[in-house]
Amino acid sequence: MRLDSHFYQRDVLDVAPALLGKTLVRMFEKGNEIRVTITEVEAYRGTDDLGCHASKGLTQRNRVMFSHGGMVYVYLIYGMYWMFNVVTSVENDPQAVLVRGVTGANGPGKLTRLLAIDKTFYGEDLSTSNRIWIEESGLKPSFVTKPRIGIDYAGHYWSKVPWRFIMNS
DNA sequence: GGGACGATTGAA
DNA sequence: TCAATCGTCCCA
Repeated sequence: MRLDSHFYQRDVLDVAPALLGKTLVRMFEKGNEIRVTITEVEAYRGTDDLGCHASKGLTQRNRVMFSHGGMVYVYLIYGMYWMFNVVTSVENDPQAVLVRGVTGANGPGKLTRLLAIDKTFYGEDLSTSNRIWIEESGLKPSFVTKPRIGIDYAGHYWSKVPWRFIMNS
């Protein structure tokens, strides 16, 4: 069963670990689909979080983070990789979950390539989209937490907050 | 208008 | 350890 908008409209620190074990579905034309399990995520939480894009205020790139939970935030990194994020919380509380790993693809750049996710998914609504959504799986996996990756610039505190959630396999 | 850099990856 | 590769952001 598809997760509805209420699932996403909670604090990112609740939604991020809750996404572990859920099924990410990518539907293509002709009815072909790819179904994977989310195995690793990171939480980015509001304007105070110096690792979060929203810490620089509202910009053209991050504006969807200021929308309500359930929207897709996609952006290009290093000129060649699309990052897939799920917006959480309510309007004007910019939070998002970066999906870093799924079954069959470890790494945020690799999973978007596997699932053919690009800039055209920016602003897509996971509760209504006919080409991407997330489903309940019944799994309640245990997990470990670690500091987030690749944000050393965020300073001693924010670069070490254990907001990376990794499912135990 | 220009320059520095990034929530990465894969090869050397 | 390091190059690939380009949109975004910040300063002028």
